[in-house]
Amino acid sequence: MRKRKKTYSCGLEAALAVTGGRWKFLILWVLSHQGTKRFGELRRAVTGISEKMLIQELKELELDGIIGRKDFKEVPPRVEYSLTALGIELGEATQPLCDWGAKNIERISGQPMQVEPAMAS
Amino acid sequence: MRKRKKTYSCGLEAALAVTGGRWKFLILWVLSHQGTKRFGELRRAVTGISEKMLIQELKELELDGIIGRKDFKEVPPRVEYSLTALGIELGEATQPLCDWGAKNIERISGQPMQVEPAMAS
DNA sequence: TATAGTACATACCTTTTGGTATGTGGCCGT
DNA sequence: ACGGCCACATACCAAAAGGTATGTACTATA
Repeated sequence: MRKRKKTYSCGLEAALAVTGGRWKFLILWVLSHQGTKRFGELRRAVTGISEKMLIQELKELELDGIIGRKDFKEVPPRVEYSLTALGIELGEATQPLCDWGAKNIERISGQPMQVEPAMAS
Repeated sequence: MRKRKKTYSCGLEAALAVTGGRWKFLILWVLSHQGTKRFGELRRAVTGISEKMLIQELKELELDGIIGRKDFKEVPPRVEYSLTALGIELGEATQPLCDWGAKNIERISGQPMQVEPAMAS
């Protein structure tokens, strides 16, 4: 079972309980901007993530009702992941943060932002 | 020295490089909603944080230009932390996420949200 | 027969994160 | 003289996060 705090000091803390970790925001970003994806597609889209992490994060996001999982019961396996209504809202709430990052990253990293092929639309 | 990725796949990844970790968003939240605070006030305002973490996160946020530090050179020590212009923008960009969390947390945690005294405005 | 693709699961290990405890400097109150 | 206050610093340890390597079941392809 997952252990989760029972009370939160503010909405932000609650949101972070769902989106915490290094990868969840990025998975969300891909599903939000590129729509439904298969497991293998996600692995290629989220640059640098390992299979173990992807499995784990997808499972947690599903438990939290952020994404939906559709298993086609085919061989070879075919599974599709997409955002739920709740996930779509979360993606939208994340957009300003994304914009802030895009605007200010040069100032922060001292490096111009570069879009890697895998993540480019 | 801090090690930081040189390139980011999207603005979100860049923003997370600055706001990552368990506490930075919460420190930001306090400074954004409650204004300038001294070290000790912050420690009491951010429920559960240890001194070590607070020192560390404040230092990183300062290096990233999110917060400003004013040392009054008094004895006993008196230091004030506040958001820079960049930090204020970041706080605003975070607001939708905060709102999303406040709206949906019951659905997610199965528990009604509770505002603890220390964090209540 | 052998290999590759698909969506996982799992054991094992390293790295990162975070907490506790303790120390420091200098002034102030007792 | 002694402890307390304040804003740190730092050593040490525990826990969590995350990576690598390997295995599984089944089919299709060479």
